[in-house]
Amino acid sequence: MMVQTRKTDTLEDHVYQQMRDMILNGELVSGEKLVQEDLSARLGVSRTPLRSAIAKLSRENFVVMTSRSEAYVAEFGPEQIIDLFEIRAVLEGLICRLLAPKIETKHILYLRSLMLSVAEHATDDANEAYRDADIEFHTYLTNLTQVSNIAQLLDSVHSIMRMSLSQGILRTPAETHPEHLSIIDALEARDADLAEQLMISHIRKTIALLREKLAAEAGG
Amino acid sequence: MMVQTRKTDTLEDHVYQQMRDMILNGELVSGEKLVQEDLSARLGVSRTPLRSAIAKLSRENFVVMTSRSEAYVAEFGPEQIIDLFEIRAVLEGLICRLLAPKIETKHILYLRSLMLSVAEHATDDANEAYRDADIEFHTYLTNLTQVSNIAQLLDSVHSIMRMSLSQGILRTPAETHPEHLSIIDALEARDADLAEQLMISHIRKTIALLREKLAAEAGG
DNA sequence: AAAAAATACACTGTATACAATGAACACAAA
DNA sequence: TTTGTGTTCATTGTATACAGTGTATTTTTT
Repeated sequence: MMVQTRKTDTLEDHVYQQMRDMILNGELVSGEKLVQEDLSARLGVSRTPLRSAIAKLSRENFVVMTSRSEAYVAEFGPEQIIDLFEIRAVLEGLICRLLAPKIETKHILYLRSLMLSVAEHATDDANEAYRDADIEFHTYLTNLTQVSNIAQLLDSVHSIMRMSLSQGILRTPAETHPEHLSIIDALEARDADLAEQLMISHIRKTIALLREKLAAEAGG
Repeated sequence: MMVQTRKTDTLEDHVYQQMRDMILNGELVSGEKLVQEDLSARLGVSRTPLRSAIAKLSRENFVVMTSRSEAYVAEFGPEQIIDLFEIRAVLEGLICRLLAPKIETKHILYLRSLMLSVAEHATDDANEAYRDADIEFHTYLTNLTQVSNIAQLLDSVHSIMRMSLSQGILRTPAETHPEHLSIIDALEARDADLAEQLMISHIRKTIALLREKLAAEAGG
């Protein structure tokens, strides 16, 4: 019915990405029930690839299954976001730990130049370019890891966060920029423990801020 | 064709567990190619639930997919095992961290009694009962966490480790037993940072030993 | 009218048929 | 012998038909 050049050009994969986007940009509303027949008609595919896509989304917590195997779009409340940040903290810390002994110089150089390129914005809150560099810093490190387990998990974590944080930067560049630089230094010095600790506390500072905001909202 | 009382009694789930067991006990050999038609005949199901099961196994790294979507049974070399221990260390550490502020007394009591019940074997290396209690200690803590993300990931990690460690205990009960007790103490004291740190170093000591053994094997 | 039983309906799980692609092989041309 | 070109074959991706289950709705019974 449709020409497909194998690789990742499978309908299942396409539907998966499409649905993930729809969830992240609100086209599929949180809590909405996903009825296979309806959705397959809407997306123009059969239930077979759709089911696989839903299963995948469910494993990555974009979708929740009930005990009677109904699928619902997951809710991303502040608590869930915080949990994700907690996971992110220890896993990205671990990445630094494992990376430190063997990271290549070119990667150090890239990270440094990345930070240098936005250094001028490091005092400018809510700067678009700085936020992009921030995300790139973390995803680049993630992609360097050889351990596919971690990379996979962090991939979905990152995309969920990108959505939920699209309203703005959490901490100011003035705070985070020097932290990024210290992490790079620790990696270059091959200090695994330090690199891990710096990355963890880097992310946990953001978590603390999130918790404050959450408490403030709940109180007010 | 087959009566099924819903819930987790689906063929897909059954096949998933069956295949996971077959991989772990060597019935499906590392590196073996998984041909859908053959395997579905062998297991007595159609390709539909089989495909879902394989996808799930692939997501948990029991199975690797090639670029041409062929499925192979994953290889569990010493490096992979170590990587899994590294992930386990930080995630179980995180569990302790998140659990500490709100763990209930009954859980503390259970963990204590569990350790007490095998205390007599704590000087006896390679004791079966002690190893079971060790595993129970870790899985119990894992199951206490509310964050489904973590529990899920650790579930597969644990089962892989159970297999690879079936040849014997790594560290002696004399070493690990007091560490378990300290972790329980830290949880009871609601000291999140300490509980996390203790759990991490507890597991990392095993990793260090694994690395030594690996180096010794490579050297000899 | 309330409770219980029966029926219909909506939805998911599974099997199977079909389509499409890459690999292995055979054979022809240089 | 090598190179190129069909051709078959093994295997995966997708659509669809069918079966079974739980829920809602109607009908029956008291």
